[in-house]
Amino acid sequence: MRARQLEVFIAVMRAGTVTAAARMLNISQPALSQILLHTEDELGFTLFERVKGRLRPTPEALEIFPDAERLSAGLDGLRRKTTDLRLGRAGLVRVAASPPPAMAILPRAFTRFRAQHPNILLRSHSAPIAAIVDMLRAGDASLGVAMDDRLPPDVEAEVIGSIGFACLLPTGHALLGKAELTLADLAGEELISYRGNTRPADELAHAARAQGVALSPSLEIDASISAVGFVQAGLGIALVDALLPWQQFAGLVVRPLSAGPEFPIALLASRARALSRADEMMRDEIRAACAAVLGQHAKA
Amino acid sequence: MRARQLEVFIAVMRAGTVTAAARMLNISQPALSQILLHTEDELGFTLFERVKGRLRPTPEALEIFPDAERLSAGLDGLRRKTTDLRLGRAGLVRVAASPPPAMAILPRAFTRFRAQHPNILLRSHSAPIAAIVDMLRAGDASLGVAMDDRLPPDVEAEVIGSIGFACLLPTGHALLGKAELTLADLAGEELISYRGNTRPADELAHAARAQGVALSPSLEIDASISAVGFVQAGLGIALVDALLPWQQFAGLVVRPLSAGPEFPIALLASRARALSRADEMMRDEIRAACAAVLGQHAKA
DNA sequence: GGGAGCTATAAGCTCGACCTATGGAGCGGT
DNA sequence: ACCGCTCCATAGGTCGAGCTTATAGCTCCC
Repeated sequence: MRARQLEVFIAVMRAGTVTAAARMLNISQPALSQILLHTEDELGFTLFERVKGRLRPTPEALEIFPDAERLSAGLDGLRRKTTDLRLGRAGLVRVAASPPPAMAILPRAFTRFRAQHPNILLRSHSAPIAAIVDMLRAGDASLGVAMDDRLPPDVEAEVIGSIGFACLLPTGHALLGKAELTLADLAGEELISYRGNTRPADELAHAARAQGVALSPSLEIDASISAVGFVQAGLGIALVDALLPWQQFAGLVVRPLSAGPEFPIALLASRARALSRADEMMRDEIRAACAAVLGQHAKA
Repeated sequence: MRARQLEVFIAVMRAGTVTAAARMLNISQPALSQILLHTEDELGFTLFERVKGRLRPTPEALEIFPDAERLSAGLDGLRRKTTDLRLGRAGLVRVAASPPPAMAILPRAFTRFRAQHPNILLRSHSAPIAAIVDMLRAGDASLGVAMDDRLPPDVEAEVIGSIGFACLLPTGHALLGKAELTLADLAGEELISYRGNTRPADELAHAARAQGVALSPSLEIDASISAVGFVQAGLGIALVDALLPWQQFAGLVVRPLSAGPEFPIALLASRARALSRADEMMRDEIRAACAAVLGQHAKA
């Protein structure tokens, strides 16, 4: 039984006559009549009794009608789903990102994406870089955003921008008078920064050495956002990425670090998996959102 | 999306390559390749990424695969149903049941049904519970009878009675003197019963523990009816459901087990499928037959 | 470099699905 | 009885889906 035969059978059952069923399906009456007769021939039993030029469903027709209706509805549903997929109106986009881009870039990207594709489910995972790579490999996320571009060969990394460092000062700190800080300003201060053997820690150390300054954090953190509480408690000055919207935290003041190293901002995807159309549209939005956020930073 | 395209898509997803899928469907590789390409053209998005001469499903393909499988299985079920209908003039009622109800309940239900509806074909399938569930899902049976009421959510289970355990003794056994046995009587005997990690085995073990008796079958069986041969051979005492008409087997004697657990007797149907009128009439007959059989047990 | 294994393309066939035009049966009104 | 209306079936022809065999191109492995 072909899908078309199913539709014709259902239309005749619902409409009661061949002519009305043909109108329902927007085809000619003889065409529908042919399909119906041919279907009965293939099935080996009649679906309708012809009595005085009219049709009456046989018990066999009544028997298979519920199944036919259910299947036909399922096929219609699948057709709708595929057209939604073609237009990028259905699906699920999962993005894994480290906390800074997750808080600074994804909200803007998701807002614009949602405005254009309200029926696509969005999911954001905030995770450290190693977890992001694992999720991309496992297919638990199709896109990633991280502040590192040195990644395993099976992960494709596209650098979409870069951002410098910021200094987070407790309120009332002596250095607040300066609008911009340098590494030299920080010599001798209690420092909160990334733990050793990570990329930002190495770059900071390298830059400090180049400028003849000795820096050694007295409090090491893993994710920049965890610095907030320590700075608020007056434990020192945090030297972290400038991407996170630090201004929104009370009890600390932000000052950019001049002449410091830069973080790359990378858009990640697994080379082993293809992106869906929805993923690709989200990727475009993330690129645009990143550019917009960096533009705001440059202006400020 | 035509039915054939659905089949081709599923075959390629399952087989992994076009060539293997073509073998599965018994058509040539170019034919299947054409259908697949044409399907992608019609859908407007690609289902498989061609990389190094191999296929890899896109996220869209993964998204629609479950629906496609469900629909295709439904179509297959309908095709089977129509061929069944061709052979049976006025309808067909198919009941899948585990062996005990199939032998104890269905004969009576079928007898009364046949008397009232002589033109409806009847078919009984004796099968283990997992196969019954599969048949209900696929539409290969519309009703099921099993001795378990813990079933998947897409299967409707109506408990229509319950039955205890019976002990099957070899002729000449010492315990024959008792008209009724308890779990304590069986301690130390060679036992034949359900294998571990099945529901009846667990319930027996639980009841034995509650009564302070240690029971451990030395011969494990899957379906109770297979105990007959072992008891006849003198391998021990079987502890099985009391529903099967054990009396009709020569070479063994039945004694009820008192204070033991009970099996539920459940009438099953797929929630996803409507019952035909004939199915509903058969369901009524099965309920009545079950009540009658259980009534005989109570009297005896 | 050559063979094995895979996918895609080409040319040609059959048949299902559609069209328009027409035949023929039942039914009610005059 | 005849006419007109409504309904289903048949005839003849077009188009495309689905299939075949033959063949070409790509990748991997020995």
